[in-house]
Amino acid sequence: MKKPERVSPSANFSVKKQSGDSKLRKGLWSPEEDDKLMSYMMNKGHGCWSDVARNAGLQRCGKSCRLRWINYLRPDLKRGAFSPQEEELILHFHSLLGNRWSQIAARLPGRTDNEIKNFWNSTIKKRLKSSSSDSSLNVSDSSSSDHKDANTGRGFNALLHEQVPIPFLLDPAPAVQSLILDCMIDPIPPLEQSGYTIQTLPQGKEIIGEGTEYLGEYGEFGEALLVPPSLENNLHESKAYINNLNTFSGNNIDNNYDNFSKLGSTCVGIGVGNFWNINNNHNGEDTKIGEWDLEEFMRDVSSFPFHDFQC
DNA sequence: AAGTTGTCCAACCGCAACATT
DNA sequence: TAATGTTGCGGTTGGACAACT
Repeated sequence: MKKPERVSPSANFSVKKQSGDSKLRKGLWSPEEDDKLMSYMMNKGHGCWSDVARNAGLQRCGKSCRLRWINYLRPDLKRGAFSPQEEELILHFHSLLGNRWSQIAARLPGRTDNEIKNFWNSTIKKRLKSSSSDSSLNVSDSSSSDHKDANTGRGFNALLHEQVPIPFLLDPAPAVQSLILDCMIDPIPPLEQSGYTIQTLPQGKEIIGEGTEYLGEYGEFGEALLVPPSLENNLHESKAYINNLNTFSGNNIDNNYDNFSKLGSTCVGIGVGNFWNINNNHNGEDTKIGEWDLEEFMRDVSSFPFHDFQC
């Protein structure tokens, strides 16, 4: 190990001399700096991060302020250890997206890319390594998986269109795998061309994040749109309502979520994540997930224009 | 008890993409 | 169009602390 440069949270910050006269702090943030940044952000919000650093009276570069805010101070951050459901989601999304930590983080509300990356590098990678050494499961580490054979043939690497294993999925048919991927990878396509299926949000599922995702009691993850109470229990009307939204832009979803918050509503979920299951049913039993089963889903999506879809 | 090694995670670095001038 | 600034990302490092010898 390199000889550590002494950096304490309360004193002895290392200082970087910039091209100008200003000296910038580096290293761990002190509580005082956190307070300054937090109160500045709460009052003004961030515009240009260099201005934030300057105006908040911090001897930090904008980049450092941005990082501190995103990874630590942001009020919507979840604290504490990852739940088993979150672990499964990370595994799932990593098998789809590889080391695209920011995209994975975007699907795990309250978690940061850094947090997920650290978690992956410390915990999951190790666990997968040991599990792969004593089983035939071929785990995917995107840093190398792009070049691996797909021994199990489970799942796809969406970006390379190459099969890589997703060992914790319930083994959906190839067409369903493809559908899942098409729905998971941004950008979200328009509803009618996408293969999204609309379902009422079953009991036991809850909206998480900013109203665009939900996590079911079985760990399944999906995107949800919300419809007015008047459309409650009417899937047809709900679908029409959602189709009338011009796009799935964040604004529309957010506005929709605002309405939901005020009025209360039936939730209409897009069935992105309803087809895989952390309980990992490999026993040939029904692949029922929550209120929905695979057969029903296959009927629902049979009309979608998917390339390799076969019923 | 003291020294060494391993682990975790906050923070930094370099780069690329994008925006602005 | 080029130069410059800003933002965001993934990889890597450094330091605190725990576990081990």
